[in-house]
Amino acid sequence: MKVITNESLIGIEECADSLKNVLDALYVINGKWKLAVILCLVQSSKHFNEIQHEVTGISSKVLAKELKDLELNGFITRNIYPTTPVSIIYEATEYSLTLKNVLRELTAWGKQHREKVKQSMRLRP
Amino acid sequence: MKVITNESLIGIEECADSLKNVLDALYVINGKWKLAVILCLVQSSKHFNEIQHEVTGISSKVLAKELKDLELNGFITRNIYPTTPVSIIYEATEYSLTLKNVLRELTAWGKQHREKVKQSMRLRP
DNA sequence: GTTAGTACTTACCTAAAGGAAAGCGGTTAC
DNA sequence: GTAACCGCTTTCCTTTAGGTAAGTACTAAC
Repeated sequence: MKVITNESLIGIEECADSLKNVLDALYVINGKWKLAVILCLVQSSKHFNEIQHEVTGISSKVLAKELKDLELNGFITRNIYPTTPVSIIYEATEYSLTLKNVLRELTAWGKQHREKVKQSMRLRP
Repeated sequence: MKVITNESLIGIEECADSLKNVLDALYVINGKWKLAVILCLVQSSKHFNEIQHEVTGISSKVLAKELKDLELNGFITRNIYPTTPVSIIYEATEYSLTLKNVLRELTAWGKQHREKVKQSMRLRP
C-alpha cells in the first residue's frame, strides 16, 4: 500500500519554514547533557555540586557551560543568596515545562524506533 | 504562581528511561542535513544529483553519508533500475511518516521559542 | 596551618562532524 | 577523441563537542 506523498508530512511551501523551526528547536535541546540537566532541575532546585553528582559523568567544565546556555535560553535561573559564603541555587523555570509535548513525542518515537531496530537486527544478523 | 514540580514533566522513576529514549531519537534525527534530506524525499523520489541540488549547500560526500545512514535506519530505500546506464532513485519509506508527530511538536516549539528569544532581546538589548 | 567544601576557570587533548576540491569509472552526445 | 553528466569516493582541512586534570578564590572547621 502506497501513501500519496503530497500532503503526507507538510505542504512543500511550509516545508522550509518548518525545517528552520525544527532545527532551531534541536539546536537548543541538543547535546549529551542539556536535557539531563533540565530534568534534574525540574525535579528540584539544586547547587552546582548537587547537579554534578546527580548527572553522573558530567565534568565541571561542561556543566558550567551547559548551565550558562540553559540560562541564556530561559530554561533555568541562577539564584544568588547573600549568605556567607554566598550560596548559588539553580532552578528550572516554568518555561522548561513547555518542552513537555516535545519530550513526550520524542520519548514515544525513540522507544518504538529502538524496538524496530532490534527487530530488524534479528531478521538480518 | 508556582507549579508543583512533582509530576510536572514526568515521574522521577520513568525519567531515566525517558531520557534514554529521547537521546536515541535525537541521535537519529540529528545533524545539519538529515531532516532536510528526509523532507526532500518525502515530497518525491529523486536522483542523487537532484537531492544535492534541492538541499542547497550539502556536499556530495556528506550527502552520500547521510543517505547511507538514512537507509540503515529505514527512512529511505535506494532503488537501482537496470537501465543503461543504471539509474538510482532514492525514495522515502512509510517509516519516514512516523516522524510526523515529532516534527509537528518540534516545529511548534521551535517557532514559539524563536519568538520568545526575539522578545527577550528587545527587552534587554 | 592544613584540610575540606563550593563554584567554578583554564589549558590541553581527542574524536566526530562537516566543508572544499579533486578524482574515478562509467555513459552519452558531438 | 573530448567534453559533459551521473553517482559517488578520497584526501585534506577546520570546527565543534566533549573529556581530563589541574588550578583559583573564597570560607569554614579542626
